[in-house]
Amino acid sequence: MHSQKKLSKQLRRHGYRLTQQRRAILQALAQSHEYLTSADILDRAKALGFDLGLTTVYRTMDALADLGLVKRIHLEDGCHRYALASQGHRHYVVCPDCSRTVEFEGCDLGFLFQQVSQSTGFAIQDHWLELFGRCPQCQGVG
Amino acid sequence: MHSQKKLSKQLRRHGYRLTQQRRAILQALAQSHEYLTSADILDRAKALGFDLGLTTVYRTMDALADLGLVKRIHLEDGCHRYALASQGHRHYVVCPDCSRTVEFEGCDLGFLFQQVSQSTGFAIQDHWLELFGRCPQCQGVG
DNA sequence: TGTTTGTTGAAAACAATTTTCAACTATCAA
DNA sequence: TTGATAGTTGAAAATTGTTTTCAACAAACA
Ligand SMILES: [Mn+2]
Ligand SMILES: [Mn+2]
Ligand SMILES: [Zn+2]
Ligand SMILES: [Zn+2]
Repeated sequence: MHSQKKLSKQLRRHGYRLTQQRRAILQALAQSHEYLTSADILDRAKALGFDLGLTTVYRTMDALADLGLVKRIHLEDGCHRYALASQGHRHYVVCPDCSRTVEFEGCDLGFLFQQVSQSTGFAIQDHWLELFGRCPQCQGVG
Repeated sequence: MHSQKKLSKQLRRHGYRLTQQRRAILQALAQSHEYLTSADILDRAKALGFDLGLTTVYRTMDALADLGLVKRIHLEDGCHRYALASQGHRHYVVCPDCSRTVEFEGCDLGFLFQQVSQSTGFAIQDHWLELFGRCPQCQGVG
């Protein structure tokens, strides 16, 4: 888990200014272990006593995603959620009922990429792997 | 490749009426081997001499996707493209520059699903695996 | 403490998709 | 063949997530 201080330094290192709004967003993200929509992040940052707008949340999430400091997940309806990125390469299981999201690792697709690259001629640059399934709570098991 | 007749039967079998508009859409899809947006499908169906609206394309693609007769791919910006579903389980490589899409198979994630299911408690129902990379044409190799 | 230049946010614009609802038509029973 | 029935259509309006605009603002740095 990145500390807020480290994240701030990363922003500065890449030429971004450290504004009140960005502090607010980092603080809101740091306090939540769930994946949040931009609107969620706005709400939480405001609840923390900061004043900022939704536009700024979008812009900041773009910046943080570009730097790899947050992970963005893609939902069925096309909208996004974000959480601070943890170490290493991870993927996600998303509950279609409640959007609860859990990370997993240990997925090595390197061989697949090479194979696809060879058979299609496409120069593989990126990938999405997301699993969907009902979480324990929504199964009534939790 | 499903023939248009088979697709029509599938629709009827599931209680859908076989309208001119749906015929138009099936015909447009059958003629293209690319993944098309809803607007693309509308254009092609019209070019075939039919008259229909975009709303109907959306509704029809929903129905066809529910029946598994078309595959829907998810693009970075949240919009979708469709093509008639081919046999078996396939995934896609999408060119971020021109959206050209190629299928590939031979990716077995069953083991991964089981592992994730066990470690997270989520009941895996579905997954997205999409690779992104520049196509031969966009690489200037083509 | 000024100057520079990145940043902000309200409001408007966008784009894909969905909803509304009255007119229409495929289907089927008679 | 012909109604009756219930699914289907589409223009227009509404929604929704997100981006753009642009003038006011505020970090950062000398
Ligand atoms: Mn991976
Ligand atoms: Mn999608
Ligand atoms: Zn759930
Ligand atoms: Zn391309």
